Amino acid sequence: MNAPYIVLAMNYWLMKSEPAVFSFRDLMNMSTKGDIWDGVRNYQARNFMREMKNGDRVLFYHSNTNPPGVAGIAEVIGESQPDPTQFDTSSKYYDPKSTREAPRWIVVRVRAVQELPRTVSLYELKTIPELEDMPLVRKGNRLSVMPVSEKHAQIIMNLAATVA
DNA sequence: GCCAACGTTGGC
DNA sequence: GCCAACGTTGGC
Repeated sequence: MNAPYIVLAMNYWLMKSEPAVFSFRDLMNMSTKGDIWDGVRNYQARNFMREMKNGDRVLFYHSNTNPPGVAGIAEVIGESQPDPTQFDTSSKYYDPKSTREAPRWIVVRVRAVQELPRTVSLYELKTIPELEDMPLVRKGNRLSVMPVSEKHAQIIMNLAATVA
């Protein structure tokens, strides 16, 4: 007799945030309901967010800070839904070309899982040969949401567990 | 603050 | 569809 079971495909992603605007600590300080990831206005990033499934892990990356790097692990707890800021005329993310019937932009909901023992800097990531094919470490990559292979994610999390 | 890289816009 | 102009990202 076959027992029903579920195959859990755990996917990893990386999402960038400027800590001066919203840091990993800020996410940790939210309730267990986490927060919606709003304001993404890049089609490629949006398309990746559409693919996110509940339970997926997110490497929370601090950009535009010194040093930039991966600060924590988050979890997707709410899949694609319209980004409310696109309809808000008072928001900097307001998009006059978007309609409620055909929203352009979406959010996912995430919550903090754990702060890494230490932030793994971009500088350090660039020194790891196994990560050289990771888009993040390539020059000129501005994409704020991108998939990360499980292998790369594990390397980064293992690095965080070691002394720099 | 600088600026390279990249995405978007809009005239043609 | 091309591409110049412009705006943004984000490392440094």
